[in-house]
Amino acid sequence: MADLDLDSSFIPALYKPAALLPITKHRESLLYLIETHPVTIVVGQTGSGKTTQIPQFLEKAGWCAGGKIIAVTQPRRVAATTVALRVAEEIGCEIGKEVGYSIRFEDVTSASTRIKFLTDGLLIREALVDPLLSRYSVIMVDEAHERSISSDILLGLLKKIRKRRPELRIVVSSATLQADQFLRFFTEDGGYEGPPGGDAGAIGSIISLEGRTYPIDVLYLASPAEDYVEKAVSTVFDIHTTEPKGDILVFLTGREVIDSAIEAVSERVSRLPPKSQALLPLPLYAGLSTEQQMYVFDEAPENTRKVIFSTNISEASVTINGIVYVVDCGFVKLRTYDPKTGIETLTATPVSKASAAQRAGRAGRTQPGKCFRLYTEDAFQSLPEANVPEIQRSNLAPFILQLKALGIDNVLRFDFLTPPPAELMVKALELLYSLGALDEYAKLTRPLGMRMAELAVEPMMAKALLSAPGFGCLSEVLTIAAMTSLGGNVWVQHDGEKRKTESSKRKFAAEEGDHLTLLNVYQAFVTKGRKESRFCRDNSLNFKALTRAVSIRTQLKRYLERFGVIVDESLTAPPAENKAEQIRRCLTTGYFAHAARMQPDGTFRNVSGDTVLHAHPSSLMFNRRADWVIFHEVFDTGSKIFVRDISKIEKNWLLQYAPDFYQTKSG
DNA sequence: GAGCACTGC
Repeated sequence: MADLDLDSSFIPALYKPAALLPITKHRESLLYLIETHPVTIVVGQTGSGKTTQIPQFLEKAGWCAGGKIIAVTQPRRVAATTVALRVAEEIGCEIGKEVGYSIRFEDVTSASTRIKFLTDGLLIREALVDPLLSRYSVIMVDEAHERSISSDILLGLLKKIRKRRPELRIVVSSATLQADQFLRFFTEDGGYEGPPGGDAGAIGSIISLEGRTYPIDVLYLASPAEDYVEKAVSTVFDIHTTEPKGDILVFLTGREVIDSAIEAVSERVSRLPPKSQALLPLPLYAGLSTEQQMYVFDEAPENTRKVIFSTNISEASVTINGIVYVVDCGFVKLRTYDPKTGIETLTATPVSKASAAQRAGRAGRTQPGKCFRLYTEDAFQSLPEANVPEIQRSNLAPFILQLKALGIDNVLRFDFLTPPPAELMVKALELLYSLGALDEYAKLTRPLGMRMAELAVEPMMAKALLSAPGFGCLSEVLTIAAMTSLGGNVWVQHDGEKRKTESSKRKFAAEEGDHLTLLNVYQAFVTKGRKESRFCRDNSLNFKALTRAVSIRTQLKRYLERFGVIVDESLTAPPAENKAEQIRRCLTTGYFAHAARMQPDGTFRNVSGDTVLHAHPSSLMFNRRADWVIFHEVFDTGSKIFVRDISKIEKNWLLQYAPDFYQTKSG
């Protein structure tokens, strides 16, 4: 979602004068706790004003003396920018002066900045340059209960930094009651290093701030629903025909069920009695183009009720004004990485109690609301309190690499809030070793491993990028790295334009596969599409995503230049005859572990032959012949295992560029 | 002939 400025402008709490916020009366006790304890856990409900007020209290209390900065981290870019704008407005300063923000591609801070909002991932990156984060007197980790990998790792780093910087103040803010866990983490001794933790009460403390939301009636089903899509649709009609005005937000799991729910509503709308209030169904998921997403923010026409069928994007990332009714199907799609196969599985899983509460809360932002849970109260009681943290179900290779670059050699003993399973750690170490980022003692190699850690792309692509000068195709691989970072959002499909999308895809298609096709798309975009607004629309391309690719490419290029690598962008030099081959060879140096061979039936088999892979329908190879290929990504949707962003290679390249990897595999 | 939840550097 791009336009999260929309988000902030719709949060009514932000427009309440600060003096009226419940947090104001806790000012003195908050400042006392932070003054006297290195770690303060703030349990603040929605609307408590913690994010905007705490940094201002601290600044006024003198925590910026000596030029020190107060940092507030956010899990998302939009939150960092909108909250910074709000605080700048409250203080009455220009954004970027006393109050600023810093997110990837946008550093709106200056020498006079005293309060800085930034994403947690970016603060981790700052630690590469300044390992003790010495510019900051206070670091507030906001939304820590969401348990993103970055905020988990940041908390681990802060615990370590605290031992060297006793004057540093850490504030952890959480919307739910995981406060004890956070406090215990900071007060328990990490084990092998440093003196014992001492008196827990002296180190940390918890403070609770009441929030300000409207009451929400929660209703459950008397008996379980057989089909939650059908049940969601009938519940929407029940609300529409019996409840007072107010828009409806329905949480479903994914694009497919959302589209079918919308179809079902559209069909049934015609059966509503004439002259009754109209019902307007709208989809909301990340894969929609910006214009398609905008409709949900428009006010419904006269005498019309909006019903928005959304993925989890509405749970925390996007806020829609005017929602009075929430329908919660009780499921969410969660990604889990299997370290045995290296495959990510995306499956619908029952939500946690914390998620269910968050979803219900979407109904009470502007007036009292109702939440209809499409499951029984017993089922609710049996839900887990919170989701399994991301760090326990992800491919950890990028993060292990980052920790190594931060000088944390023994990653197995890093103080994680919740340690990831050993298999995930071992798998990440094996991959990094096979790419040459780690040596046989698991130490970061230099310069290769260090440079891979600094590049903001995943390790396989980082390896390919750093190999590219040797193949004479750095400019092209830079583009491919930027384009694959978009994660399949290059194309958009407008309603009823399936064939148009397919034909424009064919226009850019390269015989050698998806990577070269992405290169063609990018080159067409920078020559025509950036100026001509019709270009993207006419070619079913995602303007916002391609613009982002330009930024990513620029940033990656800057990193490489900092390493002393010269990027030759001269268009005058005729492309080498075998350029396409050099590019595919270069990609193989990073993606050799993602290799497969096409079978006579058109499916693929991985190298060990035990897994059947299917070309994703978005890939060129979906309906073309190939022999050996490498691919960017593999994921299991429950029905099939798909590979995406596929290019043809030669089998002997695998042995040429990854001899150790394939010798070990074959014993 | 048929389809990925959401973030982030």
